[in-house]
Amino acid sequence: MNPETPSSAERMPTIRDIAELAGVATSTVSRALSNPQRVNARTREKIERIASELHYVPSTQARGLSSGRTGVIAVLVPDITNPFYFDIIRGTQYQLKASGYTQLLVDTEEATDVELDTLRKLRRSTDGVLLAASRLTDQQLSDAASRQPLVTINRATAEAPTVLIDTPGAVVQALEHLASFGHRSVVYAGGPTSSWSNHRRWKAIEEAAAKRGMSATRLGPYAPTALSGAAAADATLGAGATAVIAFNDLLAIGMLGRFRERGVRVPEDISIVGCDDIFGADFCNPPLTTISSPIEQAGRVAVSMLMAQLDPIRGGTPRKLAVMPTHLKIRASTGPARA
Amino acid sequence: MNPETPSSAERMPTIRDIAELAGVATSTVSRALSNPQRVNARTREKIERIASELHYVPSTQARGLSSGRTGVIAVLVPDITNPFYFDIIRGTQYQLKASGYTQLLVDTEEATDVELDTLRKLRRSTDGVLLAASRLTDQQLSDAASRQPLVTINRATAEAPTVLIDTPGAVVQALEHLASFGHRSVVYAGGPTSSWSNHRRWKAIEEAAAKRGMSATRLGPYAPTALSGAAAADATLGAGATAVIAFNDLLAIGMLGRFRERGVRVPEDISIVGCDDIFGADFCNPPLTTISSPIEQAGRVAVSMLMAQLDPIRGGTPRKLAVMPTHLKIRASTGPARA
DNA sequence: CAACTTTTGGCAATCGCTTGCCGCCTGTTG
DNA sequence: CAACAGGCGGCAAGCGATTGCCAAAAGTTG
Repeated sequence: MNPETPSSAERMPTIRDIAELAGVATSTVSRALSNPQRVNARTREKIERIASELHYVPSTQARGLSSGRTGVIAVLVPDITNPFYFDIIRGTQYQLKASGYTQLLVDTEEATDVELDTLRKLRRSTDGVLLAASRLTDQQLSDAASRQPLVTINRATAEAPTVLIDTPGAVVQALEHLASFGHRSVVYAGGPTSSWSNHRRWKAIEEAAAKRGMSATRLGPYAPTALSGAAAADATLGAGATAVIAFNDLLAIGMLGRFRERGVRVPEDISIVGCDDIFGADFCNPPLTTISSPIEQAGRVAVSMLMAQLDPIRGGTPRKLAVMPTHLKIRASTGPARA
Repeated sequence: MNPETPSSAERMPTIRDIAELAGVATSTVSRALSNPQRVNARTREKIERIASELHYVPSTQARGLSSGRTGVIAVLVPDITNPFYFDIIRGTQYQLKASGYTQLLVDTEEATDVELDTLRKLRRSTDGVLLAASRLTDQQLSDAASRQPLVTINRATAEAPTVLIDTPGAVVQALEHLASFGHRSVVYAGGPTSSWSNHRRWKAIEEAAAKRGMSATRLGPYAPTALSGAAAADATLGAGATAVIAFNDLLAIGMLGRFRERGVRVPEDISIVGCDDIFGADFCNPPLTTISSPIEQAGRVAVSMLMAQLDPIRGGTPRKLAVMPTHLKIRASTGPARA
């Protein structure tokens, strides 16, 4: 069966090799290695010694096959190249490693069907899934959650534990900030229609604006990339706005570039507020006023919620919802409204 | 054995279920699904129909165990949060998916021992490894290459196929560019000592500078992060340089910030050239003149070289070395030397 | 139509590890 | 000293696929 491994390499040691050398049964080796307190200390030490001498590495395949656990957690993000997810990925990577899991990163390409398909395939080969900014419908999401342990990030569901970033909270701050600069109306450069947080942000803006007598206009949808920034910038200019809040920093940075191209000064002619405080928001020109949140921590929290779900005993009370705090980071892209 | 899966979920279908429904043996199902031309068309269609009705998903675990192939390729990068690797990751992700492989992303934390340890563990559970900017010694690297299919990126080895980015080539361009602006000496803000490309870049600079009668000074080592930029900037100022080439853009961007803090104007007081042309290099302030290369493509090429290694028959001539072209992207961070 | 080659599908042995169940050997207890 | 409880280790049955080997069926050929 096992064909000669491409890269030569002598056969890797198995628990059987260890068992033979130690003069015990394979079951004892297995237990010594993955259930230490189940075997006598002397036996265990001997087995451990032999195992390390042989450079033994357990086969995750075999282990998974017989135990039903894979030790793998998948992290699904809509777009690997979006720096926002970098921070999430970093957080999950870190925390998963600490919990002894391996991270499987998948880019779902902002596509619902890729996401759905991936989820289905992963059901077999992972112990759980972290779903960042899912593009699924509520129905699809709850189906998925019923089939496999799941935690969502930036997407609320009743069925699965969720980590939310309290952007709406900070939106209020952003509006106050803008109002204090004399802005009376604000434009929202919207993100993808299928994005749940896009709706959420717009709702928050609309509501907060109404509450303080400002007017709010929604533009878009725009793809959440720097490239789409040009279109968003032009539309914003067309709307005659003095202040704009962008769906995310990527879009905002793109808009910044377009404004510069067109000779529109920021913040003198127009103020712009981003969202996420990604890598780059602090050194673009001008540095972006944005809604900042502990994204990396969100990733870590999501992992711990998933761990709790996987092991309800040790995991303690499985929290169903975590909301990460946000705050407005004021930099140089916002200023007084022009008269 | 198989304990009740945490998230309820009825047992997943296996080839056995399909075999029963189709009235054939499991071996036939297996063949129909993974070796289609081996079974009669009618039988195959029937099996495929049943499989899809059952929402059958093969167990990668079981498949891997018996076939010896896992369908997983690991990608090791020193630091997930470095945008340079984003592009590589994106390239590998894309190409691996196209080749039917799953990408396992691992952050080795710029640490040799983590890298070594990961490599060892991965030997069992992956079909091959893509090693970006390895921190291993030549010896360790050749050991690793002899044990598992491997392709290195940005690190030359005799033992494994390699994808190199021709930074030295562009360094010459950078020096010419600087010389044309009247710069007579240049400082190199160096990267990590264990980085092979760091040595390579310095050598190229030293040599190219000598050839055109410029003087070159090396500073550092600095961690390849924006944070270390401050120290690098101060040292550069201390060295009285008029032009500096940074190990990478991250460092360069950090230096930009520090220069601004200290009231040093770029490029009037000092010119700075980065390396990699990462996300952000085009919109920082001022936009960074940098050495640009098709990083994402490097990732794709690396994957195809690995594929060729895994399947020498279909793979064609296994190229041992690919060099990605580079060019100097001139933006606003370089200008005439101050008199 | 016999002899022979292909196709096609089944049998059963793995792959490496986990785990339920059982029995032996101690040490403890009444 | 008999009875019993635990600790410790072994047996063997899987987990879900793949695949070498073989035989039956179907197709070819002279």
